[in-house]
Amino acid sequence: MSTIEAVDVDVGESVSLHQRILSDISERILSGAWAPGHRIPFEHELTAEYKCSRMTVNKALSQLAKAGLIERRRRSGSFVRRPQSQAAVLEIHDIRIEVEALGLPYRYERVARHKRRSSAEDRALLELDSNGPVLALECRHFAGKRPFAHEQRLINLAAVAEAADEEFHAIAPGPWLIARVPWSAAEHRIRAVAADRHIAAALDIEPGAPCLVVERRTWSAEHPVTHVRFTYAAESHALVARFTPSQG
Amino acid sequence: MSTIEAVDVDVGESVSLHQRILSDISERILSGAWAPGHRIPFEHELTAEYKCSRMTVNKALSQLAKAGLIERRRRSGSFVRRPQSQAAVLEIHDIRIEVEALGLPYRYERVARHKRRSSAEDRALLELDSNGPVLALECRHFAGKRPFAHEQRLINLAAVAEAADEEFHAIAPGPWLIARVPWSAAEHRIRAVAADRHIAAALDIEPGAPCLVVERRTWSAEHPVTHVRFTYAAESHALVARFTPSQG
DNA sequence: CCTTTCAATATGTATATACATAATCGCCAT
DNA sequence: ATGGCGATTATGTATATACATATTGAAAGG
Repeated sequence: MSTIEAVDVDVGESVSLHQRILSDISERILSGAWAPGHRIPFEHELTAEYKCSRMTVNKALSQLAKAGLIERRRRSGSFVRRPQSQAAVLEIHDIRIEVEALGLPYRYERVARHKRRSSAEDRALLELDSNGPVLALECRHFAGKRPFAHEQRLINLAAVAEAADEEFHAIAPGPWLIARVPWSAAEHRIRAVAADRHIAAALDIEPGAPCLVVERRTWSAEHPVTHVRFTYAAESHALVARFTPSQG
Repeated sequence: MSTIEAVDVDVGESVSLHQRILSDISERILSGAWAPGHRIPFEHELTAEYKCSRMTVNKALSQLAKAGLIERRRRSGSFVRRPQSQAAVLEIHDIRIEVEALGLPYRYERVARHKRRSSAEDRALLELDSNGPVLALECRHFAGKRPFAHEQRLINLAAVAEAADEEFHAIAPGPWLIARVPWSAAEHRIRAVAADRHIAAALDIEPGAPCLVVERRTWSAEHPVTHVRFTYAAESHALVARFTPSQG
């Protein structure tokens, strides 16, 4: 989405100087005019070029440095960085949103719900220390008549006690949690697997068919909150991630 | 990786004030102490709290706003934002790096190389307008004795003319391109597929076995540069993406 | 009572200035 | 030559200040 913004032409009076310096320089870098390793003008030179104070130039360059486009070295100057590792932003939307974006009616179904002391397996998935209580959920998400995704979820009841009183018949656990728990970190693991019998039945596909699995572990202020595994039939889903060098 | 940094304790004298304000406030937000919608103190109040100038506070708050943790409203103040959509950073490393991270010896093999006028299919993959020349490559990446990934790549020779003279016997096209072409944008598409005969043979797995496919399209200053499809056998690979609210 | 107007307020952007810090260059003595 | 040392230089961080701008709340006028 921001791919568009990145090439916005300065129609240009109302833009701040800060922004102008930023986009000027990043354009010269991204167009290749200033190749990796090239030393960009010193702050005092840019000060002259843009007729502004060093503070303004400094702010812009610091931002480019934070964005990873340039590297700054004291006494030596600022240099265009060589791209390091491809980093992309993966937006993981609520499944309802994804389904509705396809123009299909969304339906949610709770298949099972168990409250129990955490087993060794639960603790491994949640990265939990104690054997406190967890809530295990199994759900299906439909796009039109077809099952779209299968959800297996564990909720750490020590972190989210209210979940024990929720049946999750009407609302899916994802949006329920988002509305209640401020998350501070999450880890996603994405892989391909063959459908086992259980998954195949739930998604109405052949056993052994390829599936995309997205597992997410979520923490809130150092406490594990939830572990969820979404399984999508191969045809139904692709994840899209975009990289755009950040412009501030 | 930055999950760790996010909770770095201020051992604290050498940290800049700027950094201290930033981490202080984001910790209060992420711990839930300041819930979404909460109005955080005005700049002049923080100025008093941290005994520093408004500029310093302003810089920190502007950064938090850019990171999406807070929303600033003139005359009203700054407010903690409600988490919008899950966004995670997916780092896509060079395959050599990934293999070596597993402690296995890396080997690269060029299977095929064709220079041709772009076909309709090539143009669709590259999002190319003209029917200019392209270079089509097929490669294999090994981890130890086992094939780890299969690579199918198209390079737009109009954008990277020098590629026409490179055989890609010794060096893989990925690192070759990274070292030469500054990319400005990339789009990744991740899905699960069943191995066809060709892929199965290349990866030494059964036809029909699930595979993880990562496709990447890369642009440099508005020109399509390359399209690449990596196929991994299901057992060999998982992608990991991490979300950490950005701290600057 | 409703609308218009105006002043107060919080943020947005920019300046000039100051001193700290890290890295490099060149001089000097060995 | 060479090794150390101080001066120079570019960036890093912070301050005080000024004015612009958007938005709110209250006063003034119809």
